[in-house]
Amino acid sequence: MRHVAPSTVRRLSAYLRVLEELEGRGDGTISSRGLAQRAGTTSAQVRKDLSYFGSFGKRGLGYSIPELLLQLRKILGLDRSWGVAVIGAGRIGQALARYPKFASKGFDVRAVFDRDRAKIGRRWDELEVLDVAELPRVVREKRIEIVILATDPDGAQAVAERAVAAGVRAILNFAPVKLDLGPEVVVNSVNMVPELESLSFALTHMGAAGS
Amino acid sequence: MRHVAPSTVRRLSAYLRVLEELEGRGDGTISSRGLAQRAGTTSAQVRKDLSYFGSFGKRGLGYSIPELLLQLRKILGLDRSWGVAVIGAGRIGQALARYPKFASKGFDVRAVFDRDRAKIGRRWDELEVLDVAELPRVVREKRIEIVILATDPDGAQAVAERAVAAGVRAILNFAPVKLDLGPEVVVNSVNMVPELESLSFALTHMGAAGS
DNA sequence: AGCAGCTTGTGAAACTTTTCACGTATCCCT
DNA sequence: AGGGATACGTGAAAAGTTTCACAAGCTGCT
Repeated sequence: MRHVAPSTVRRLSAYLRVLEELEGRGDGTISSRGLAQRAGTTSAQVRKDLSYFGSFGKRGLGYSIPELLLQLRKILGLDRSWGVAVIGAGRIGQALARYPKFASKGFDVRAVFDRDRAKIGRRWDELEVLDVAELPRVVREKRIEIVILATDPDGAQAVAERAVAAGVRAILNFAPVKLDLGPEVVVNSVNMVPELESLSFALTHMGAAGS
Repeated sequence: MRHVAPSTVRRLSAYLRVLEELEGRGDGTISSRGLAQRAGTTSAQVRKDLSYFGSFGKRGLGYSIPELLLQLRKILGLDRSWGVAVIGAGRIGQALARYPKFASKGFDVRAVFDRDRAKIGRRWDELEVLDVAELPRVVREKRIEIVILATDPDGAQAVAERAVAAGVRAILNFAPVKLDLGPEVVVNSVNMVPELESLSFALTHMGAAGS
């Protein structure tokens, strides 16, 4: 397996979602074209993406849905469960911590933290909001590997550093700051405002342009 | 202005955020290098990105911060305010509807909709959750141009179509489905699960890889 | 005024990602 | 069993994006 583009990984997720939806109905097999249409890309792209990892299809037939599901889950590292913590118990943190899709994909939210006394101790379903001071202990005890960061921008860098020091290896960052962390941590940022701004840009500069 | 890459637009947003942060302190000017460092890119990239839209810097000096702010806001279409509605009053919809950064950037959330009787009528701050049946009327009356879609996947396509029929021109989609809408609508999708999955992929396949 | 030191704006080169196109394998039907 | 249709896997071409490198221009100092 040689170098794989980030855009390829994103598409693998999309294929996985499509396949999971298809699994319910009895269809045993799907072509690269069928998969492409449902995932919003092209058949050549699908085949190329998969070819980085092996040969999963049968010529003339397509891909076996259960088989490809299995393979994609393995490729994406979803054949196991991941220990996740959410830092920041505001509205966004709460929405993420309780997002049902995460658990069903093996992202097991085991803890929520905040620094605000008013929020510490609140309960959401099974989860209790903990004092962020307990982060190191909880990361160790609950084997937290991934942190979802949903704090305000000012605290973000410092708390991210502490999470990494405690053993966290990946961060999904919703705080609008650029995090500066060593190359041993994987960081992925989601910013709401730029998403809206790119819509604003598109509306401003053209008749339109799709998807 | 010739064709501009989507990645360029994203970076323009990042530059804007950096400049807004810098505006507070008295620094009147910044170099492409300074801007690049704070935004997480390179000086050549900054200059190239800006060059699509004009020549805003002074050789030997850099860019005037207030001037570049003005220009970037104009380029991104932020020199006005946008009428926004949120569809889906679940936890994610609520978090987005009340996200303070939107309003401060000119994205004015003027309505929230849901189809669930139990949620219709609830009040959040100034906003009341409306029946999605009222979408067409409200879109017209409140001049809604952008919809933030935060429903479950099954309703999403249908309600998006209705929004477009009512006059909405852009959609920020948080529902995990591929929306199929005409080319006259701009669609931008944010998916939480693939973001986590790409972290899982990275953790599974390497020592690490940054940012 | 002239020089030194920066920093922009931009073609061209390098690199990355997507699309093309075709050899090859498999299935189905008669 | 053979022929036709289908669809994968993959090098090579095309398209798109980033980086390089340098001429041109601005500022401030002597």
